[in-house]
Amino acid sequence: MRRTKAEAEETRNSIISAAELVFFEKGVSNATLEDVAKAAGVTRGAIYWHFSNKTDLFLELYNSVPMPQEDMIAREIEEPGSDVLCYIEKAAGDWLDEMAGDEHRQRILTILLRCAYSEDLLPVLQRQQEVDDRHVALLENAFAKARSEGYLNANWTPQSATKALWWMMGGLCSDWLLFGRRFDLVAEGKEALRRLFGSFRQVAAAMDIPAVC
Amino acid sequence: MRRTKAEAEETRNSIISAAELVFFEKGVSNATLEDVAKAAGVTRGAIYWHFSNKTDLFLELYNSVPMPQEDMIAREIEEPGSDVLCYIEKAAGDWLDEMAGDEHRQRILTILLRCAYSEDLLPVLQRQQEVDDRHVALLENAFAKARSEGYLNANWTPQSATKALWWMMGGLCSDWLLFGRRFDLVAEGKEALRRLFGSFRQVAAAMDIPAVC
DNA sequence: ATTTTAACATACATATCTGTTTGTATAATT
DNA sequence: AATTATACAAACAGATATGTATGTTAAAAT
Repeated sequence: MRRTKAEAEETRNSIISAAELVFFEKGVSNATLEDVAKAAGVTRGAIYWHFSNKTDLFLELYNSVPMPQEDMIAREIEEPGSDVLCYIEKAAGDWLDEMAGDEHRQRILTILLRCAYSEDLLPVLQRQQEVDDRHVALLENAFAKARSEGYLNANWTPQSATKALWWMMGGLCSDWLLFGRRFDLVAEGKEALRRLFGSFRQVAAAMDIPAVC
Repeated sequence: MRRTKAEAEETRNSIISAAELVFFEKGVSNATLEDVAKAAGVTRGAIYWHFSNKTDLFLELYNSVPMPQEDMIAREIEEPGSDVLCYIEKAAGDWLDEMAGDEHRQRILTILLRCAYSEDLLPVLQRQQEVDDRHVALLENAFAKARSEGYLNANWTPQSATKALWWMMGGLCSDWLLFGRRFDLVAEGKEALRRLFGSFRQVAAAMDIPAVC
């Protein structure tokens, strides 16, 4: 029974939504298109009409999620004068807020973290990696500005601060996403951020770090 | 053709070794037992003789890898008097050394990070999580001792220092393992550790961290 | 020296999952 | 109003993975 164009778009969206849930629950490679179809209340015929195969569906699912505004940090680097570290910390905190509030992004990131990289969905992972690389580059620029304006203390370089922040955020989110969200992401995350940025800012009494203990 | 007991043990081990490689390359759920058998130079018959199914094989693979000596930190907490933070930092650095040098553990951890948690291999993930929890508890004890002996500065609590270290190590290793080992884990990891522990030790000039910027 | 049994290889039966094809009802087009 | 193309459902065919059953050989056991 032929549907109107709007209705067809609806079923397409419902398929994508169902795929998100099913992929999240069973993993991409364990999930079958029959599972997705059942969850969407259609048959596999509908899926094959709108998408060419499972990989394509996964790609479209990935594309359907509006990914974080990367220019947030970029814009705030332009902002002249005021303490850049505060902006970076705020940006990181905002990221946590968004993550905690957006179940779609939680599921998508969980799926991406868990999915074994088979060759077919390699483009997705590569794209994700490019996004990450741009983020890191932006952070380094921001920290470099902080350094040049005297906000970053001598114990840290822009690169090392970037990595420390990046890895802490990554570990934090992985821990939260992969292990059943057992703690308050925003509260604990922001506390960790406050302490880490405290050590970025803090004027050291003893400037030199001993290489060995 | 019936083999001697030692030979049978050999083929069992070769199956496990092959499974490690195949699971690592294709992901657990994408890998077929035929793949594993071919990689091990046997038929599926041998696999079904030694293991009951793929999940069991994966579990035995996980068990076959001697997991890190957890008591390392524990023992070093007992060591009285000297700077506990140095011991923790050294323990973390040693962990990185071992990880970088042990390809088995690299593959196992990569597999664990990537495998979608289907119900059957949930016991493995739970056990891994228990190991993690014990590690965290040990770290907290160690940092508490550091705090009580005056080595941990006022900006950090034992809990927050534990989490910062834990998440940084987790993010570091995930980044390295999942994204093709694009950097020098030991060098960059230890540098990050040195800076982070520097901020643990560092006597703050301004003791209070501003809540808002 | 037989017999038994362990350690597999081989063959088979079954169950999915996939991709395609065909059918069909209805919206859109003319 | 008749035709056409769309948006699917249903049926089909092929491949693939799994688990089991059976066969086979040589090591142990008797």
